[in-house]
Amino acid sequence: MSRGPELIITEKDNAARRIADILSGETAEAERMNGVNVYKWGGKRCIGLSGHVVGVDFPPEYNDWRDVEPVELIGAPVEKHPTQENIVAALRRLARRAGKVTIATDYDREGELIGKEAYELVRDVNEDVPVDRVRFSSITNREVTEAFENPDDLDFDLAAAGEARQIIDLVWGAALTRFLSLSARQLGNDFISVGRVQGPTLKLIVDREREIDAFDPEDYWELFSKLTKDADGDAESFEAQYFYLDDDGTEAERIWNEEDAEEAYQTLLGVEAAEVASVNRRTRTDTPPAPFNTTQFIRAAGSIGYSAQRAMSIAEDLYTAGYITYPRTDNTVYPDDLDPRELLGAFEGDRRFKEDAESLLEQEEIEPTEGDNETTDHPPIHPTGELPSASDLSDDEWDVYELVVRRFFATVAEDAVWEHLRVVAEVEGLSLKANGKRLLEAGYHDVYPYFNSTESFVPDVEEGESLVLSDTHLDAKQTQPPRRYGQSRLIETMEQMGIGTKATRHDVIQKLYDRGYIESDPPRPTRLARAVVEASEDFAKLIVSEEMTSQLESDMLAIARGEATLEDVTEESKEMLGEVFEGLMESREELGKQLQDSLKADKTVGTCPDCGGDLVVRKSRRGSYFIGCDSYPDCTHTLPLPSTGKPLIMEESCEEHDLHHIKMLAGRKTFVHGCPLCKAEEADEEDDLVIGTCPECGDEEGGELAIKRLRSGSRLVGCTRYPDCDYSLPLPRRGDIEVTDESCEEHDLPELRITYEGDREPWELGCPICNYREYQAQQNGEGGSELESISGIGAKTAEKLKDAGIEDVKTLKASEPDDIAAKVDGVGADTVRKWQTAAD
DNA sequence: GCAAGGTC
Repeated sequence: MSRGPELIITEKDNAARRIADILSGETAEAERMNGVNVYKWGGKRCIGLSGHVVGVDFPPEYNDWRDVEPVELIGAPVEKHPTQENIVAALRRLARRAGKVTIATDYDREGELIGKEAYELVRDVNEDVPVDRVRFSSITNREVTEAFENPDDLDFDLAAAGEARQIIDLVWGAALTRFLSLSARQLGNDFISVGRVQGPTLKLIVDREREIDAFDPEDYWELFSKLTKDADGDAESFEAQYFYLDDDGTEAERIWNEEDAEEAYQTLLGVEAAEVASVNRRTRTDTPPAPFNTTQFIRAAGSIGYSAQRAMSIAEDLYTAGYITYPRTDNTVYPDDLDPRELLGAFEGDRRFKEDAESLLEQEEIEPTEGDNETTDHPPIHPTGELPSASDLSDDEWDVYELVVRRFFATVAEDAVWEHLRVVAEVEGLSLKANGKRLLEAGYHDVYPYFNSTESFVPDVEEGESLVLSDTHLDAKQTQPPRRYGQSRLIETMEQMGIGTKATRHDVIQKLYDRGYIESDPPRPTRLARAVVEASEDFAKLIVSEEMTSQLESDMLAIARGEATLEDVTEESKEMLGEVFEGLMESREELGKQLQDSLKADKTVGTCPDCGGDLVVRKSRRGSYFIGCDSYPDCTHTLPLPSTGKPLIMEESCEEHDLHHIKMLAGRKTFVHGCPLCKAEEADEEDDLVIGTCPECGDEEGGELAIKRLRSGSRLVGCTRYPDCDYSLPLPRRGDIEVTDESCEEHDLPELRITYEGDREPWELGCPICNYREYQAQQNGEGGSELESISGIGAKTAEKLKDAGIEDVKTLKASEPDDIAAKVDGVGADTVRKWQTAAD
């Protein structure tokens, strides 16, 4: 049998291209197969997958949520099927004629599994081809060349460990998700999900909210004075704070008793000087931060205003463009072959970084910092040394790119040195202290301005020196509840707990938003989230516990070591899930009701003033939100909501109407709408100017057409019975609307005029219905008559003019207005004059 | 339509 070409399989296209370049000495050429890049040189082919190209799922007969009892999923078979058809097809084609296959997926557990998936696809079409596995921790000439010189075998045990995780996650996640959704009758888009990672993450947020709810603030006082050193006429002042030693002998600033606070305050008010009792000076070195892994990168990007999602998405783009290394990594130790001097050199040629790069290169020795985590998958995130030109990046991309560059700079920069100066002064047995901070050596802060390096001033004083005491003030304060987790804190905590991965943690948080479990930023849990966590705590504790992951990790380790099998581990896990279901099924009804009640509470704005029912946020058929009574159709009370954004019910409520305030979430355009009833009343008073009868429901329901201003600022002519009737006509965004005395005889509506500030001529918009028809005709390209281009002439009027022998604008302008008025029904001479001016 | 994990 003749040996076919060697096939190399990587985890992603990017890696395929770089490996092909290295192995071929940059001679590899890319060709497309099924829309997938294949790199080709000599007798070799290299193809990149897209992570997992096959996925696990239940057979199709288990697809219907209502037909299959969730508990049945525990015993259901789990199948693998291709999820990336085109890649799988290309891989099969290449594998069929390959003489040798080398798996070069990422060097981690999931990479081993992805490698095994590729192996199985290869085996399906080619039973005998030898398959090797190569491992390297960064795609550099040396590592890749060495790896290909010393190929190894696939580690099937390690891959099986990954498969066990897939199966356990699917079975627990799907069975419990379906159970909760069915018991609360939440099918379709609004299903209720739980899983091994989202569960504990959600519990983290809910637990913090419970602490906040249970928090009982305590009063305390803090006491401050100004101390002034009179240095030869140059007065130097600083603020000092009163402190005392508590029962344990530790220093305390907070005074918990009002009388004590008042007494100390009065004492200080009565004195004019204090004596310096001690001066302590020490220097502290402030070492530069470690290289970026994903979590620390997200945290730093968060501090300059980027959400976790956004930061990762920008990093992904910068990586694809070749400016930074792979953004999904746990590693905080640069690989040996990263030469900091060489990389710094790349920035010497760039105006924006030149100065900093040069100053760093002047150091005699460059020793990059290291973090605690050293892994084999990818290097820490750092710039590649390929520089974008100014126009290549958007502002946001530049911000993030600069952050990555400067973080690299910081990791090869020198320590900073601070001088701390602590002064204690005493008067009448009371102690005051002040802490000064001065940056002696800026070190890495010079190249990495993202950390706070603010100094606080305390002058040089000596023991025994007398200082002027003034401006004493006593501040009454309260202890604060614990703070909610921000997105980056959440991701850091998940990392510490060992749940999720560098590539998924930010997605998990996004998922919690999408599922209606959390709202706002920092995230706040909904009632539904509390109910789901409570239900899980009662019946399926494991799914909201981080122990499920640590247990799984140790099971996976056992499989990888060959001490346990995939079957052992998955069977045991399924047994546990079976026990969980016994408790769940007993309490199905009760549990479903609790979930439903919370869902309702999440939507409830307050009590209906008409019938005492609940006012809830609803979605109209057109997809817009409004507030309606829960006892509809018996009660039809409604309140409008702005058309932009998704409504969020705030904690705060309106004193007058006792309705919760509403915030409209719309990214950067998010705004607080306030009390929906107050808003509706304001809108009724100020803006709704009735101009006629609604053509859609006026006869039957008495709806009227009014000029309305929406909270978004746009205006329209709409029915007063909205949202029961949603007849509406658009109005221009700019200009003031004026209602003229003229009216359209066809539609019995006043003609409108739009006036503008400054010199701009007003626009005679005419009857809003005619105007809209005209606009639609233009949009549909129906053209109609040329006359319809004149505002105020709709299709019908144009038709009538045509009948009277006026077919175009020219004839209209040449005709006598009175003549036309006489010939055309329902058209006055004044109207014709207006058309004539409009035609100019 | 479920999970979590890759990648885009």
